[in-house]
Amino acid sequence: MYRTHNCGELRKSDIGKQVSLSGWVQKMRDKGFMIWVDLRDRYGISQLIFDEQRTSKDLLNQAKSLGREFVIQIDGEVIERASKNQNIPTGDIEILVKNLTILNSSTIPPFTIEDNTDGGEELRMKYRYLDIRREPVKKNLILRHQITQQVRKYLSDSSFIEVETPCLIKSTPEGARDFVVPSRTNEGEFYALPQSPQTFKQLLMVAGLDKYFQIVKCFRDEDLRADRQPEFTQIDCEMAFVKQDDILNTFEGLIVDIFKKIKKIDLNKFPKITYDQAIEKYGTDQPDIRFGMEFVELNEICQHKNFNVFNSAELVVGIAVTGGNTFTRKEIDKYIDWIKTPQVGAMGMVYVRCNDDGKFKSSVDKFYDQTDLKNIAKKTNASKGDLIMILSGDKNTVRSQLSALRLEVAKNLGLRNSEEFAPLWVVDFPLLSWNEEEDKFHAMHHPFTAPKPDQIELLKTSPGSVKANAYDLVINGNEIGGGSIRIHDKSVQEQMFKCLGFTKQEAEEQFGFLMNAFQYGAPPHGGIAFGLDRLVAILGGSETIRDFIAFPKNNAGRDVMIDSPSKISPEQLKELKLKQDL
RNA sequence: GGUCUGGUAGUUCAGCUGGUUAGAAUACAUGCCUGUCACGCAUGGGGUCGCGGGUUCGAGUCCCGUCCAGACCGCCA
Repeated sequence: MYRTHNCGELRKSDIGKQVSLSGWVQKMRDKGFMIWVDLRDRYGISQLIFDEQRTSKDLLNQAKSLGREFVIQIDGEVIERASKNQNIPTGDIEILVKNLTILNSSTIPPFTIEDNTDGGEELRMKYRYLDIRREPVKKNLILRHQITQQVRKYLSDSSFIEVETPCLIKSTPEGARDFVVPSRTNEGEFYALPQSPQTFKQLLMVAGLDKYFQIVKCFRDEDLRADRQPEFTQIDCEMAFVKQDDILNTFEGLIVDIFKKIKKIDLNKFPKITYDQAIEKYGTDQPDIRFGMEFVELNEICQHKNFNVFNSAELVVGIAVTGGNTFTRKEIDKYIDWIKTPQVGAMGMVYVRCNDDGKFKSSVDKFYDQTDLKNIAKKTNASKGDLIMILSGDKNTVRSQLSALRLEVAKNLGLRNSEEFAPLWVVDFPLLSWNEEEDKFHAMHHPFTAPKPDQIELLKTSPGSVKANAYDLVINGNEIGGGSIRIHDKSVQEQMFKCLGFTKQEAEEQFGFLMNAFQYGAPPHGGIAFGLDRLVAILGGSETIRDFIAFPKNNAGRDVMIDSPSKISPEQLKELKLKQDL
């Protein structure tokens, strides 16, 4: 028997027991007369002891030969420690070893297997199996497990059925770039990996399954970010005979349940704001509402003086930073430099200091007197000790710039606390967005999203202004989920494809199966999909999803551990009828 | 496709305005240590300064190119 107990469970009450433990050598402390070994497994650490008086010389020498990460099995007696360690659960006891078996030796690991490892990111990814031995990574994977289990339980209890949909499907031009897989049995043709099981789950609604979910891998061949991997996991859901509120209520319930069960946190009713409001107040459709600093439009107050920068701007917009007047000139200059970096791309920033004596000091005193500044302060709701930051320019550009600045300031002020959670629904997304480059409309969500019922006619006259029953769940400034009420009517779906620039033939070729299905009694339906990786990361207090994926890919989409992607043999290429140098 | 930051011992990093034999911590090895738990002490081994080119009497340091990594912009229906 390799073990009678794990390394985390022995306590004072077990003293006197003969036990067997197996695990990895975390650390050795060799005092000469005594050797302690910290034995680690998934469940914890137990201290082993070998000493001159109670241990045979051979066994002591055997213990001396151990090294870090050796896998060993021991038999021994649980004894009380002479000096206890309050920091670990097993700190009252230790195992006096009577028999030691080395199950496997280990070469010296490239980094220390400790909570605060000395290993850098790249090395940890290359030796991810060692990295996962570390408590913080292991803890993240366990958290992920708990959340998926809770999701399955909640949705199953709510009559949802988990159905698997295929991974080898059809490439379509809409949306993200597809990963493609050559078909050997169909020369010159390719499968695509799903960006999401969207059409399949809609077909399951036509099939009458009524409530579907799936925890499913999705694939998008786009560049990576800290919160984006080319393969990622969605909690994909769809329901029939529902309106928007039915979906929001159901899945708000799911999120509330997860926070309650996993984090022991009671979330309040999620606020709901429209897409337009989100853009106006926060400059983004995924606002972080853990803190204020809402946008205030200042055109009226600012555009009557001789300050041409503001006068010529489409939008003058500011935020009041509570307590921001403590920023030094140097700190403010740093923000100005920061917004001028290409990533943000602003030309400059105007600031107004709200001094404690009720006076104002701004970077544009030449153009604005105290009354003007007071009006700005009043409009932005700034009080003594605050700092108002103002940007101007083209509406869309300046909003995204100020949004970036708002987050940067909040981050530096410690307002983005990872243990605080502020979810909200953003609703009423536009159905379409205009793509300048391609000179055509794109679906904002996807081509199956239904326009609001009273706006179907608008689709013909003014498609750009049509709103959809589409919604996102945003937590702490991260898009955690999104969905919509779908089109279930063939003619509306045809109209939609037309708006997106599909010819009738193209629409038929690519999505004929769906429109065909809609002819056979498709029920009204809608759904939502959550990014599991992001959800887990947020609950784990991080925005880097890589830390919550067992074997993630690096910045360039490579798996540095198995070294993929990789070349394939000429034989494989030949078999697939793919030319090698093209 | 672009911007920024970084690449020096097994590892994490320091190395100033170019100037002697490239340092620290940690890890590793050996020895000592009668209760350690971030054990302590002593000694020791360990370097293609990412790679290629250039400037210079002299390059880890400056310049150009390139590769790799990370963050971000574009992209992500």
